[in-house]
Amino acid sequence: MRLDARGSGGDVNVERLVELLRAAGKRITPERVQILKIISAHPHADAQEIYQLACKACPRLSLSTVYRTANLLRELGVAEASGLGEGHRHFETRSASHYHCVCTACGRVIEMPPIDEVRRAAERRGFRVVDEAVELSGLCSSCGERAGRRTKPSGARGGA
Amino acid sequence: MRLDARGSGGDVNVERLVELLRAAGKRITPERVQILKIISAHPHADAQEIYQLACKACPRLSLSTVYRTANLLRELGVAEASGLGEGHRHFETRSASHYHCVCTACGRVIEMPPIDEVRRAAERRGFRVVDEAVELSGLCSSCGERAGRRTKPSGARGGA
DNA sequence: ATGGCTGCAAACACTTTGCATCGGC
DNA sequence: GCCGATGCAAAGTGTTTGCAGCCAT
Repeated sequence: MRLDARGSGGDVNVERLVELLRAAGKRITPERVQILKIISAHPHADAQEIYQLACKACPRLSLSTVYRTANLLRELGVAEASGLGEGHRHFETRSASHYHCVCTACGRVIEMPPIDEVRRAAERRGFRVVDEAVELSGLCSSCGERAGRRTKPSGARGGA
Repeated sequence: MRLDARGSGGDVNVERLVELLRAAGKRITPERVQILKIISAHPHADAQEIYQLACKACPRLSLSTVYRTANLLRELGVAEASGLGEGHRHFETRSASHYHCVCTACGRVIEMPPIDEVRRAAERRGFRVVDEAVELSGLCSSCGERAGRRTKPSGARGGA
């Protein structure tokens, strides 16, 4: 799993989110800042992942706070939940593209650029689009090659 | 919520599913047939809905059977689960388009035709597409008009 | 100092599973 | 008749909530 822009301390995106919290009259706590950092760096994390990562910097953090913060962000419209086909929800920041391919073998998420035609097809039906999510499942290029003509990878659980 | 093609008794689609079960060496029980009917007529139902509807014809039916059958269909590749943004999963038959708009006000699901460009964008990135799901959230035409210039509907819970 | 935020644990909702019985093949 | 399928209830997950204390404002 690719990790990047983590622990830099000066994330522009995090600043933006903090500002949003402040504007909404919410308090800026270390727990929240930490969770915002994680969510910024991992646009497709689930509650457990956020919790585990945030714990490293905030040992007293509790799972409830992760859920509460995630829901708060959802209320503020900066993140949203989506079941990526598994039994639990993943959170993603609204700034990130919602067009992605999820590899059923390694769990990797590949982002795609938005495709106007999708939105237009909806609007043509009188639908007022607020948010769009496109999710293709299949094999990423690595897993696709690996499975080229051999055993079909069936385990989709990405380990810790 | 629109209901159609329900209780006709001679669904072609149901026949097809039954045949699939038989081909897989599974037994054709009244419970399964009933659940298949429901799923055929309601491509976006969740476990509870399937259960309640199926109960009318199969009073002894249990929720476990609904889940077991749904998972069986998933294994056979004819249906799949997807969290439509709520706290639980919805099942949808694979024959149905996976391109839809979900109204956040009334819960209605509007189907759209597949858009080739989406699949191509993924394949251009070396992704081997197995399944595609497009989900736009927003307001359907009715709710959009109703909310035209008034109170923004926020309750997304669709009643029974 | 105040009231929102947190951690903890219990409560909840949804899904899965063990076991005895039933019924499709 | 055999073995898979079912119903029931209990166990498992993932998520939410009540409460007392803490800390950002």
